[in-house]
Amino acid sequence: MATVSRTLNGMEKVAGPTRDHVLKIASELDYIPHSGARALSTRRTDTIGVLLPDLHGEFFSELIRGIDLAARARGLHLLLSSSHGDPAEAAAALRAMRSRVDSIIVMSLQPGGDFVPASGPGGVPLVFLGGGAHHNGHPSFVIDNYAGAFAITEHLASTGKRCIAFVAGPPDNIEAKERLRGYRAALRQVIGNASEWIVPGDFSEQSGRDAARTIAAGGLPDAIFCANDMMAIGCLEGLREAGLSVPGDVALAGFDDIPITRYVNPPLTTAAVPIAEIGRRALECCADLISGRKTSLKHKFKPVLVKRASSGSGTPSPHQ
Amino acid sequence: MATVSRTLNGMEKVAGPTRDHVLKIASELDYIPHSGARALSTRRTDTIGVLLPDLHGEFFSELIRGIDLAARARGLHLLLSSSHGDPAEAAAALRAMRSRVDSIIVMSLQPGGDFVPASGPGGVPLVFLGGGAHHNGHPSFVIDNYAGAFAITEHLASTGKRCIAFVAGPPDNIEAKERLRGYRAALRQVIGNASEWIVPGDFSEQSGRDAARTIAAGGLPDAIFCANDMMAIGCLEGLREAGLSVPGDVALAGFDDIPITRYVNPPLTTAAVPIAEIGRRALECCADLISGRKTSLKHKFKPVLVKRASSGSGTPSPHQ
DNA sequence: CTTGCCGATGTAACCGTTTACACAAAATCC
DNA sequence: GGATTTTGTGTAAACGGTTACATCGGCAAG
Repeated sequence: MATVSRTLNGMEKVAGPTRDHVLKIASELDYIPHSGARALSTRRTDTIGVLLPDLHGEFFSELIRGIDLAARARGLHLLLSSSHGDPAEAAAALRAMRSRVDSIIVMSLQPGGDFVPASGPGGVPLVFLGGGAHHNGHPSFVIDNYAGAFAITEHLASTGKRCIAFVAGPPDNIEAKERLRGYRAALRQVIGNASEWIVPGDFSEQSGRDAARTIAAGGLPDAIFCANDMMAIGCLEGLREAGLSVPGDVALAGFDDIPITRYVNPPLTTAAVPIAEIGRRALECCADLISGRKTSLKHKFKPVLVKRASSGSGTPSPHQ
Repeated sequence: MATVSRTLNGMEKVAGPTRDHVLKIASELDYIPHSGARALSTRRTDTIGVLLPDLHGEFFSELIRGIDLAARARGLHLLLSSSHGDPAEAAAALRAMRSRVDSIIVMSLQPGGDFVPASGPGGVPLVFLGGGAHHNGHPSFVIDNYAGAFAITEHLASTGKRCIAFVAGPPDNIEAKERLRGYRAALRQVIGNASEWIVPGDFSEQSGRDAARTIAAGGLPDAIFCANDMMAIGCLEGLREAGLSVPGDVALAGFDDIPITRYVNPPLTTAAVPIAEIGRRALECCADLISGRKTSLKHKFKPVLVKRASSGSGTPSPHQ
């Protein structure tokens, strides 16, 4: 019994013929160790939990793809759970998950401090995605929204736009707030005396369309910068309905670089976030934590400016 | 010990005060049962495995969303694994998963007969998604590709198009073959003497673009039907590059109704597949199998024709 | 021919639950 | 009021692995 276990695992101290014999029988029986029993005795599950606020859209499928890639490379399994809008529900999901995994990747919309114990529940290490703030000492992976928004605004200004409107995201969303901050800072530093023009939005396509209407009614700016791509797409439609051309009458830019941006007409200038890469790195961070390695607490990813036709730059062809 | 177990589970035969006391202590200790130990003794994991060929694109994120929705409604966890291109790798993943789950949803590109044991490995029930064929007695969920393709072709014919070209999918892909069959049948039955015009493709955007070039060079048909949406989008670009307008010079239709189709210009006529719904139903099928209920073996979903501007019908506005 | 050592294998305790069964106390019956 | 049922709680044996430790040959050294 012990010899079988040793053969199938560590391979330490098992004589050649015995080893072969065990392996032969095991394969004849199509034997597979019971993971629960193994977890019971080793206190490891070889599974990473993934907790997401939602699953809609391309952002999450990219994220999961990155995580999955890294997980399979390390022989780890993935336990997925989503739709955790409010902190209470997320906390419940965290509890339900904790005895089944060795570590958890948590993506939260709000800063996690509120529902997150300083040390993960039941001791499993936690890794945070987004949400900006510090998470009680857990490592976190965040996008440099400020820098991305700054770069977009700067780019628009560099092509001669002086009056740039900003369609904001949800007021309580940290990512949205940072993007607004980047827009403001760029206006001040690059254009100097430019005045802000901020239109409310909520990251949804519809709110982008509404914003376009509001903006068109108020006298056109030189450019519109939407805090995410979905709003930019809605805005594009709204402008078209108002009979305005992009980038002819007004330039347009978004944020995220979701795949759709390449297919709309004109293709959207945006700030590209390496979503899958972040997922991969987050999982590797989990693996490090499990094996007791130290990891840096804050990982910040700077978006890359992608110039496309909607801002009057880039290639006029939709695919560059 | 037994009383604690009874309190936390079945709630049978535990006196009021005892029950309260147990619950109080449990919450004070933030006690959570060890899922491995529980699985060991109950032989249930309350987890469903999900095996996918890939994670790229919106199709899979929708599918997972549907599965997750149903899983959380039933208190089940989800173990996800993807990127199983070839059968051998899928079989390995199946083995790795089987001791950790109560049932597995397998999405395969080829018919599963080859790598799938008649009864799931280790006895866990299997449910198949796509791949068309019979799967050794396991329930399967398939899209009625034939009917969908027939409906699209019929629709194009009904708006007066006589010459309809078809951009095919990979020759060995069952879904693709069925769509081709639907196209052919509709041509025969609806138009009668129409001759087929089949252009090769592989479901990729690029192959759609190439097809457009081929078609434009060969004298324009009245309409082009692409076997999936991504090719239709590529085709649209190819036609635009060739200076042709859709639907003015030629009508265009796709298949799947991925979200992007609403945002391209003109919006794409397509056959809508209820992806999330299929995921939900597949998970419910797993739950039924686990609890020993009988389920029907073949679930077929008929796509819904979505008429948009690319075929000259539908509203000219991109969002209907 | 002992003695000691070492490498390979066997033994048994433990991981944390569930659950059949034993048991005690309380409630019901004649 | 004793026999009998009911009700609630405790005991111990699984579940299927891992691993510290005991055991057992074989071989080298004395």
